Amino acid sequence: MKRTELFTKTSKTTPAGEVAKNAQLLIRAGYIHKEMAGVYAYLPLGLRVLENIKQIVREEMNAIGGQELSMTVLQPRDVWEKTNRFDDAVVDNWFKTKLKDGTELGVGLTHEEPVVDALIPYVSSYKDLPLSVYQIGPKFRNELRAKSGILRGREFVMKDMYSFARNQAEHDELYEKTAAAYTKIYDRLGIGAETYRTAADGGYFTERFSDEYQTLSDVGEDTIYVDKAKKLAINKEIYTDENLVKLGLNRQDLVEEKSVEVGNIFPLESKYSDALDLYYTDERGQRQSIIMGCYGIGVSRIMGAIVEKFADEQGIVWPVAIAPFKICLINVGTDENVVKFTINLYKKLQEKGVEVLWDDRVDVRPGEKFADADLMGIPHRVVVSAKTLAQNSVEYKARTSEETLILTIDELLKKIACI
RNA sequence: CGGGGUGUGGCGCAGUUGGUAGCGCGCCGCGUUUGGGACGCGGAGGUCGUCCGUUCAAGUCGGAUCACCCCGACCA
Repeated sequence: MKRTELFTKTSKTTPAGEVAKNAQLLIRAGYIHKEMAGVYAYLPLGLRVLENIKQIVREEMNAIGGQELSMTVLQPRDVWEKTNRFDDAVVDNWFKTKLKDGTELGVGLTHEEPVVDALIPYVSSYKDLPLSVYQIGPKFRNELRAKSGILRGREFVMKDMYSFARNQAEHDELYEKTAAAYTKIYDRLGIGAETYRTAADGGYFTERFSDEYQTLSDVGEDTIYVDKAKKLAINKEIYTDENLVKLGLNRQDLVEEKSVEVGNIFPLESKYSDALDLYYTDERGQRQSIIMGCYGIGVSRIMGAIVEKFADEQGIVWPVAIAPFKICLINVGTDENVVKFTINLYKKLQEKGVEVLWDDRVDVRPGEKFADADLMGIPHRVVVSAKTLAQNSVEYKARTSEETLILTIDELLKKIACI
């Protein structure tokens, strides 16, 4: 894409009223637009990042047999009455609305009940199970106080998967398979090294732990105790000797860290399936309960967490896998040969399928282009100038490095091929 | 929801004892510039969050209200 075709601009000033680094940088660089407290629109650059994250999540969910669907934002009251969760006294962060005739509706904050309800026509035999369905979409939660930019919004993007198993053993298998997929996802997103599977409270209806995926960050709202060697952690909320024994963790191996919850998985047992009358008939004709699991990943929150983790004084630093563009191509000056060379390189990169942003602005000095490339966090910078042209080369610099390299086009292509 | 703070051109801000709004960035035009956010000259752009009140006169004083931010509580 050409920079002159992108309607967003960058800003030198930090927006007043945003304290969170993720929101400050994402707004300055033109990724998001604040609509109101806790509600942000995704502009072209931001949407690209969001879609890249979604795609990685989608691929890994598909790889373990998840079937993608899309549930509705508007939800009928009756399915929620079956689990007594429509009541504000039970779930206090609902957004609710009404039909013209006065019928109360919920605005989706999670989807256990509707998903179970939707499966009723299709699941009745042991032959129909096991089964996992997931969706990636908006969630609405009426938080008393929005804060931390896109880390805690009232409207946010989440992937939620629900698994349905015939018995506990089968559930456990699905659960661990999903846990393994989560590890892959965080690795691919570039935060695997500092993201820990963290034991947490399983909820009031189960004796089991749930698992949170916590990525280390100073701005995190959670405190966890990490065993780096075992790559496991325990949330402060359940940090007791009894639980440490259950988890096989030793106090002296644990380090206290602040972290952001970027996903969680937890066992639901048969709470929702039973409540909504979703059962199956086994081989012997007996009616049986279905064991469920629920698996969330905060897609938009991850975007914010990654900004928080990797940003430096110059701006955002995206991991290559989710960057809106892999390369920022900059021509220095408007010398005819430089421009011609740049256009050819731009076309060649596009032909190779490389997502490239060419800063083709003619009235902007190089320093500003460099500063913008840094602020936007594009992982690779390629500069064409009279100087590089004299060597029939380009200058390459990684966002995370101070070192610049002079490369021929072939060398550049080789370098980005392994990106 | 409790406590604290802030609302003034697109963005960031200043505005004295009340006297009818200014700066920087950005934007438009012309010219000089072109390897780390250039410079000169000339422009455009604001019913000062909203409403009510006090006053000859309100960005400025009083009240209400809305919004935003911070701390706390809350966060399937």
